[in-house]
Amino acid sequence: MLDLKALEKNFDEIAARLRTKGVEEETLAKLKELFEEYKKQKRALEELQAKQNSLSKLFGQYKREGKDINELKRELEINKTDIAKLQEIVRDLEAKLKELALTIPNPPDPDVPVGKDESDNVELKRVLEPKSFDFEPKEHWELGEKLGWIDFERGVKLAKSRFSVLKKEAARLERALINFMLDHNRSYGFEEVCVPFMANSTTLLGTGQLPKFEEDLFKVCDEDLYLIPTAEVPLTNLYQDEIIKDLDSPIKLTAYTPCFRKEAGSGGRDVRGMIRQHQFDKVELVAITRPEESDKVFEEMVECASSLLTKLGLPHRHVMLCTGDLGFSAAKTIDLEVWLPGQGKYREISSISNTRDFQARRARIRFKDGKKNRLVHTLNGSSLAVGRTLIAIMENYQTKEGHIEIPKALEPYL
RNA sequence: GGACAGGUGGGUGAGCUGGCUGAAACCACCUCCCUGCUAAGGAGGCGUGUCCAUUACGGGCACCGCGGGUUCGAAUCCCGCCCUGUCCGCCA
Repeated sequence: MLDLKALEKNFDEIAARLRTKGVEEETLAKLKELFEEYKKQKRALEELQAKQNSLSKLFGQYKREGKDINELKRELEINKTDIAKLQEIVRDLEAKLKELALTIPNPPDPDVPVGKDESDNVELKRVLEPKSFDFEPKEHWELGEKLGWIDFERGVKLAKSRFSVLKKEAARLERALINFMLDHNRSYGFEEVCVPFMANSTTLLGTGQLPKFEEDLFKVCDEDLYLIPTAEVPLTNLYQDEIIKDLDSPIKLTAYTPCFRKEAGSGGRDVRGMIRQHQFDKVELVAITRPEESDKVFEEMVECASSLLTKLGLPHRHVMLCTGDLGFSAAKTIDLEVWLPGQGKYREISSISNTRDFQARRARIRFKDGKKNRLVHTLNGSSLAVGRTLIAIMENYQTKEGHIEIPKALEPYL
């Protein structure tokens, strides 16, 4: 959630930054007004409550002393109804305030390039040259079906479209990649954890998937539970509602989980193949840091994910997302895009974001800084979407005969 | 899923015949004193959020699993939900 006090103080500046993310200034003005009205009414309410408390104390005292309490009682009763009325107003204002505030995205960092959509993203650098093929490289679905590695039909039969089944070497490769990534991340100081694949609504609210993006989530019926769309959700919320005592060095976590997404808004994009599935495996990185350290850790995370691709010999590029393409919770994001020779395109395979204190405020994650409690910064990044990595290996390591070579780095894992 | 017990501050744990309890005590932790040494003793501090004040001291409100209710007043009484423990059932 954005900092309402900051909005009150630096309205113009924050409004300007949020405008680049598509938020109308009117909305923010409304929010600010609501906040001020809420504070005003809340203060009035607290005054009445203070009165009630002190008179109630008197009431007890009078009774003990055997004094007449009728008049006092009448006054208390009147005050009580006043409190109830005001309470109703304050409760209503608070609900409206929350409802609105929780749907406002995180303002972009000032150094994020301003832009409308992905066409305005800025390429930062390329790593590894795409190799040239002396034949027409195929797309992964063609390879996958020919080799019997990917069974799209039966995935659909078992569940629905956008589900698939991995077979043969692909099934083993998927598992090998997960282990390879987790080991790699551990060498970067990320502690491996194993988390639930479902989360409740409070948890989803903490990282920003709720309340605005419920239509992207699979909900468990009759339960306050959702399938996680990313391990960022459980990992970041591990510290929900906590005050971390000793945050001298950042908390760095990594986990493998499947991810579940409805892909509600994706229309007919990437219907073919395994790029966009309702369920996919991902190894995730999450860091919880002091605010001063988040920029440094952000760079580390980008480096950690990028070097994974390099180890696998996969050509890729770093792309800084522009303001318009930034996710809801992110203040800054670098995407890693891997080269897919079959498609002849770079495609997103990792996304590393600094959310600053946006999620920390929602999830109430603080740390002790001397005597004070301050909000942490939270960061998350895919240390590669596993399915897309598999695709990238298939397309980049295919031979003329239609075989797939295995990257050297993976050999110990197979 | 059924039965019973219980959910209090970092921990253990009082309070639960309603007001003097935002909460005893102990432990942990922090500061200081003493101490020539990683001990013992002594003094004090030590929940969260928010608002007001701000030169400083400070003060108000809310929070004793969550949400309602009764009452002038609730950690304390009532209702619902969630969670934990134990026993039973079921099961990887």
